[in-house]
Amino acid sequence: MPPTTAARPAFRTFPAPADLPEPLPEPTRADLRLDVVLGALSDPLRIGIVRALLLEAEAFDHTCGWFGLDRPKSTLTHHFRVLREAGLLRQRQYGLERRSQVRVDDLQARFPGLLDLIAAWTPPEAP
Amino acid sequence: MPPTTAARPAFRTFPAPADLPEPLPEPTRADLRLDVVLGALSDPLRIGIVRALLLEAEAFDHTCGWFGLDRPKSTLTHHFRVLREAGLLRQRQYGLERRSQVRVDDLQARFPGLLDLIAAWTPPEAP
DNA sequence: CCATGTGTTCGACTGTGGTCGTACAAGCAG
DNA sequence: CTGCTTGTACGACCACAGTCGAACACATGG
Repeated sequence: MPPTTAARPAFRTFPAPADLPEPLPEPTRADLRLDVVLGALSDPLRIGIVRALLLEAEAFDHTCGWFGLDRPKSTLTHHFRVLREAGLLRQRQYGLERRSQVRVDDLQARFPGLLDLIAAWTPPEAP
Repeated sequence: MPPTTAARPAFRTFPAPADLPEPLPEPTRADLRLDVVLGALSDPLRIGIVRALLLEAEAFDHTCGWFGLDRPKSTLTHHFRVLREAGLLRQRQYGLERRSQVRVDDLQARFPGLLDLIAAWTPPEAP
């Protein structure tokens, strides 16, 4: 298939290790709604999480503790669930820990350019 | 200045009639914050307003009543103010009526691709 | 002057979202 | 089993957003 936008810096998608646990419940690609996605991204902490996953991810996916967020665990659970239910993140349970990754393919297909906007975001109050 | 993205379907920007009233207070282009903009677009009614202005605008700008929104006037005032304070709309007072337009240039410069996403949005529950 | 049309401001109600503490569940190490 | 770690679940609190009615401000047309 011909690349529609050839020179774009595609975000890395890592192949699945083939013995993955099932993802937690999430909306289908066809069920993604732009208003819901944008609402999930309207919180600086949440858009920061997605941006960090897009830019600094070196492995397949990451646990909640991988981000340097000094918030109580229940708060993080809340924000990660909002991101997953909006369709931005896919989460899998690896024994003890729950790992998250950005649904790059689905988001590029439904909302082309959105991930580039997220990657270009900068946190407020950062002089 | 060379156009950075040449082949994009640019949204129409209408030249100012030169005797325009001053715009209502709005954030500077440099003060636009992506999280705030996305938060303003997270409401279906509001993203619908911006989309309608992008797609169906045939004149320079439009009054609140131009949209077929059957909500009380105070509700519309609220939503248009949110869009203006987020930096999505520019509003001018023309005697009786207040007209709105999308800040196409500023948004394309700060968040390239965002307007295309908005234009591609479709309202929910529309079978 | 008075009526009409456009839009704001104020106050109120209601629902929801962000934040957090505490308690609890599950996997793993000793 | 006992602890340790990772994360959820539940409930509470507080602030803010969405909604609306009523009253007001303003320009225009009779």
